[in-house]
Amino acid sequence: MSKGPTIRDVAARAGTSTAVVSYVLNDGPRPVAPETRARVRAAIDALGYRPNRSARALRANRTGTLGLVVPDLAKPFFAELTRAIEDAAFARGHRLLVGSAQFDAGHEEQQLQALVDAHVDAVLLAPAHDPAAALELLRRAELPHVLVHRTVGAAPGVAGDDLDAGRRAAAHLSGHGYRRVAVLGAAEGDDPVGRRTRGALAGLAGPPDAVVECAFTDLRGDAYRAATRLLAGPVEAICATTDEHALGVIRAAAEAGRVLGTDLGLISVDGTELGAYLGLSAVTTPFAELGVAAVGAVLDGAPGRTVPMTLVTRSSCGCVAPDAERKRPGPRVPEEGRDASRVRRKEPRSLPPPGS
Amino acid sequence: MSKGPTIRDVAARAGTSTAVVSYVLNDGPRPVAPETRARVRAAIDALGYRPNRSARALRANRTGTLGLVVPDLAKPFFAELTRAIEDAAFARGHRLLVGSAQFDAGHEEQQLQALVDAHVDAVLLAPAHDPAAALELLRRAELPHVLVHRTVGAAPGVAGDDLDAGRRAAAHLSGHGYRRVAVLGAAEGDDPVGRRTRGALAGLAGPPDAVVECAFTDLRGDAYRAATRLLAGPVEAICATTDEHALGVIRAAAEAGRVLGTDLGLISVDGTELGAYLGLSAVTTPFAELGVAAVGAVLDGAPGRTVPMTLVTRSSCGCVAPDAERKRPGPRVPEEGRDASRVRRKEPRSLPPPGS
DNA sequence: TTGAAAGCGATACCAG
DNA sequence: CTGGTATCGCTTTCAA
Repeated sequence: MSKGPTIRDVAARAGTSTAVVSYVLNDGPRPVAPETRARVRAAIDALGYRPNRSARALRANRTGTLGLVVPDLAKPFFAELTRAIEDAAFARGHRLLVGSAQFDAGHEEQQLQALVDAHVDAVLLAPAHDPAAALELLRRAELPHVLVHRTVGAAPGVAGDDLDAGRRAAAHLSGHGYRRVAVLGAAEGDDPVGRRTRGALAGLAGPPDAVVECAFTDLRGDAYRAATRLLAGPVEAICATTDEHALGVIRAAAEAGRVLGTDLGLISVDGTELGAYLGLSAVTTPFAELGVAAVGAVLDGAPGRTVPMTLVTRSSCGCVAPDAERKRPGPRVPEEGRDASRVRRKEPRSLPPPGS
Repeated sequence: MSKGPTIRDVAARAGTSTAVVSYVLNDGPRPVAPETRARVRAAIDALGYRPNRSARALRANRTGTLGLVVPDLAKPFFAELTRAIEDAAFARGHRLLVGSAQFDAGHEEQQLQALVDAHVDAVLLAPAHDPAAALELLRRAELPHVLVHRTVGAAPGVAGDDLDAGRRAAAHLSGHGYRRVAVLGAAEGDDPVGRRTRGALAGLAGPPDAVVECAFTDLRGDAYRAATRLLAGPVEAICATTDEHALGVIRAAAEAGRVLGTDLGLISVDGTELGAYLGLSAVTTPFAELGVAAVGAVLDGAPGRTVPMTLVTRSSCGCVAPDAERKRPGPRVPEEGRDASRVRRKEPRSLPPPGS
């Protein structure tokens, strides 16, 4: 019905040409006399004019839209990541097309192709698997892109410092005095879990009690089963390499009647808000910073980079009494160096004897 | 920048006109001879032609894009909802622009305006507050739209049957024999929580032990504090009106050393995958169905409707032994406790018939 | 500084 | 059935 005013209407009302209106709108490429500019501005909001993005996209070859593909939007980590990226994009005046790949390589490729077809200005990809094919697709489309949460080779990427994060998580556990520590992750693999796992192995004060491999698509379930097995043994603490793994451990511990931070030390890497809520200590992803960096990488051509992650201690590792945590939201516990001296589990509660 | 082939290139190679190519592409509006059609098809994939969506959008006034605004993308419920909607949209050949409003009315409006400007074909809105202003905005933009997860007045909406869900959740608790039951929600309010709360009050066999109001923006925290208080008293079971509330209860129960399903009955409404993993019994949202219905509502003009929710029992209400749950994913049946510690609830009765 | 006008690529009318 | 061609709204060159 009311088709909405076009740039011609604005030009007419301002007594000028569409070209000038365009110059005002885009602040270029030609200068406009202040007075003319004012008239145009007045006409614009007198008419309530909104530029037609489709027309602009066709002509200027820019859509003002970014595309993001994540392995699974419903997983807490990727949900938080997506929100951070959407926020960063919105702050830069861009919209975000989101695709969830359901951990399926074929679906991921379809989503990417859809983004290419949609003429997004750039693509952010959190790959579920080896992104080689995806990168090739993006490269052929000559689309600016950046990998998030997973980097590979020389492709631009923004991710946490996973190796360091794993190291610090494990070191923190060692700092508590836990000696029989198991690591849940994957020793191989050039992905976050692999890196964190290797970091954890390096960060432990002694040899690990066990290293358990968990597949990529059912982290929780694998971790749950692994933890259930481990809890039947002498394990004192578990270093999970993602909050998903940690969720599995939390469940297993609950079923085994072990209280986290008291009967079992647990720490992880990711730092989702959900884990936080469950009292999970974790080396935490700075989602907002990561989002800003990723958007900046594609929009400004800023180089990819690894963002530092920070240790946040809560009750699961034993740093804070489970019921005291919420009452003392004060200064966070210091870095690993001082952990052992600061909070040592009071009376290192006796762990269940093996086989009981 | 290799510009990529256009419809003219296809027409040239097929020895026909751009009009005919367009007819083939869109399967209309004019018929095309089978043989010509074949030549066009051949040219299309010989050239690897992809239609320019921006041009199509300008000309046809359709972008093939839907817009969604949710209160907070990082919350598990909305993350799952968003994934379901994205899935439904993708299956219908549409892309999805997502906006997270951060529970802020102003931000929500900005997001909606951005979607209007982006010329999305329709908007799906999960409002955080009274959507009157938002609906007015959408109406003035003459944009097809549908409310999801919250309905109001005559505006088209797709949502779960919240009143019934609350009623069934509470009735299930009563069916277990719990008599001192508290409800966490809000007795007032024309939103899911309000409806579920009123439904719960109606579904209880007797008067509630307590009804606790929880604010909309910090459900978990409010529920946690409320549950902590309640657990100091004689409460036997808690009916949470969302999984967020339930998370607060889960935490409070853990800190109080109460085992869910044994020392405290808990049920909620929402049915997120996360709650499921924590053993939370819940009247569950059929996300996929809801997504399909919502997308259908705006794309086909299908009427809004309420989708039925289904009770899924797990360990938190006492239906399944906490450690048995994972081992038998079959039909859920209440069991007699195998050890005395589970017998805190009165008379383990049978489940209410499904859908009662 | 300003403005007339040439497209961007696809759609669909109207003749043929 | 097929094919010129006007048009969608905006950007930007080129001339004034």
